[in-house]
Amino acid sequence: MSTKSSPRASQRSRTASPNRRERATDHRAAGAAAAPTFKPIHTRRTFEEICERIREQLALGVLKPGDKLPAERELAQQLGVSRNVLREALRSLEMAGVLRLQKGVKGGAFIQQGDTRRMNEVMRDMLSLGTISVRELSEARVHVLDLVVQLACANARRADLDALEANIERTELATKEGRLLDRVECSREFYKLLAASTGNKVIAMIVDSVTEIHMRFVYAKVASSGVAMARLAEKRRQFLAALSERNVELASRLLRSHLESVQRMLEQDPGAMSLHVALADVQPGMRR
Amino acid sequence: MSTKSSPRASQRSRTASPNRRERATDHRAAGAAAAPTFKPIHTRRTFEEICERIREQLALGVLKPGDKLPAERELAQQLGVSRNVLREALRSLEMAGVLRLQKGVKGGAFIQQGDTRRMNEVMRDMLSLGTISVRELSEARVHVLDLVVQLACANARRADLDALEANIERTELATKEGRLLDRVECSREFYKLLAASTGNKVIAMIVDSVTEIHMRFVYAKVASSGVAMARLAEKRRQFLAALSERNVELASRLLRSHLESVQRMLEQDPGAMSLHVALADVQPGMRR
DNA sequence: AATTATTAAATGGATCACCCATTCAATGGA
DNA sequence: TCCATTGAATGGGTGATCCATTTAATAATT
Repeated sequence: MSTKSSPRASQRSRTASPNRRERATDHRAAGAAAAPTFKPIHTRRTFEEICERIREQLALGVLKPGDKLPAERELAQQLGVSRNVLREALRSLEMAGVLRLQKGVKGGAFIQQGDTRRMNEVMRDMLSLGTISVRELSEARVHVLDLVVQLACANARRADLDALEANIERTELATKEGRLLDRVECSREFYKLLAASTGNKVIAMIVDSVTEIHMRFVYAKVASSGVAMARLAEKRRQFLAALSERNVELASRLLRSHLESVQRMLEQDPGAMSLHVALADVQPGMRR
Repeated sequence: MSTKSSPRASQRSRTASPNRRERATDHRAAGAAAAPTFKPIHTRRTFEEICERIREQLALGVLKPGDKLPAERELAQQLGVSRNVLREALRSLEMAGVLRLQKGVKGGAFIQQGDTRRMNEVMRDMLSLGTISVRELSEARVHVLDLVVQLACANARRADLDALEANIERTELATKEGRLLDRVECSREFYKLLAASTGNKVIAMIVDSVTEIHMRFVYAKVASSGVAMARLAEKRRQFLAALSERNVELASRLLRSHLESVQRMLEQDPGAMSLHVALADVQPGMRR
């Protein structure tokens, strides 16, 4: 308690309340024309207001990635709210991938480059909450991947194909050394690279989100049963060859058939495949 | 400074730190081989831990939609954290659509049915942040809708087709009465219904998210220029007829051609079409 | 007895005033 | 010149306190 002398602007001067919405206590002179009984859905809370305010600045282009917001204490004062409630808003925006908070002097709240992994979390929550089913997810994945193959055949660049080639080599190595779980990780990466080769980040984001979940299941299956897809690298090479030749038909057929065999693998001994096992916590190697 | 007498329980009792993770400083015996210089990405904060803990319960099925979490004061005590930081976590989960907080006795934090609109927000943020471009979004939308037509032809039920029919009637009415912006709202609904008719909520969610953004542009365009797509309802009827006959080729062709003409409409006088105008705030009629 | 006010308790919403740990630039000594 | 020290700024976190809303129990009224 050394700084008892803190020159804290101690007045506070009762400026705290004025910014509160004045409750509009429904003194509706209600008489006259029967104002039909509709109330606003629910009173807007300050943190929502703050989030929206910041998102607005973002949409307007006033705030751009890399920019820094004022320090918490200062921003709170500017907005006329307490630091705690401001932090609730910042937290939400941070979880949304919009901000990154950094400690220390020269720290602060920085606008982020968008984090595409956020969609993964949406999918995961929807699955956890039972809003979507594993079946729907798998089905969507098959269809979207089919689309990806088309686009990749049309748009994949040399660098994309090289990256896929390198990935296959890692897969071969992992297979040779018996590192099954690493191989699953390679698969995850394979689809990520494939998605990226479409040249469309929206598509890529979508594919990544459904693939991330799918791979959790594969991971859980492999980890628990020790089974592994046979001739994986070989199949990948065939697929990549078709892709390189821009042979949509063949590439599409190969991938679809592979997906089906993976699906069969997952579905044998279905009792072991629990949604909870696959979703619960972050597996090693799946870390962000 | 009236309350100088505050009997603040100043002991603080040093119970604050024990719940912190002890950094897990990667003492992994790392197989002797030169542990390369990697540090944990950043220290885990309590609110993240809390969020994860709750999500874990969700994934495990311990918590289900409709369930209520303990009251803030109690839960904070159970977790050994302050109420403030617990609230940061709850806020984040609320924004994520996982929880809903309700005031009053008998209030509390209730697990929600998943809110599929959350993906819209992700897309919006990605666009605001410049992570994805409007072009990518439009392109993805065209491709995904093509897929939707295939699936809808295969899976649409009578009820789905009826809903689309009803939507077209509303569109006709809006056209007749010159309510152009309402007609845009009808369009948004049309695609929502179309997406739903695939029978796959994952696909539907994806389509909704890209369509929601797209419709903001259309809305802004119509609102500012007063132009309107000609023969809209007529085209919709043709499309619906093809869909009803499960004629994928025709339906696909009709939709694609329509999308192209909309695109042309949006692109004329491009100067007026600002990303910011379209994204900033919620337009009337687009309210959730 | 039925209905209507009133009250009280529980709960989320918000604020204040702190303290701590981290970070980094400025400072100062070797 | 280089390295250690210091100190201020900043996010992370705490605990006490008050407010507003909601609901059930209770009392008052008809």
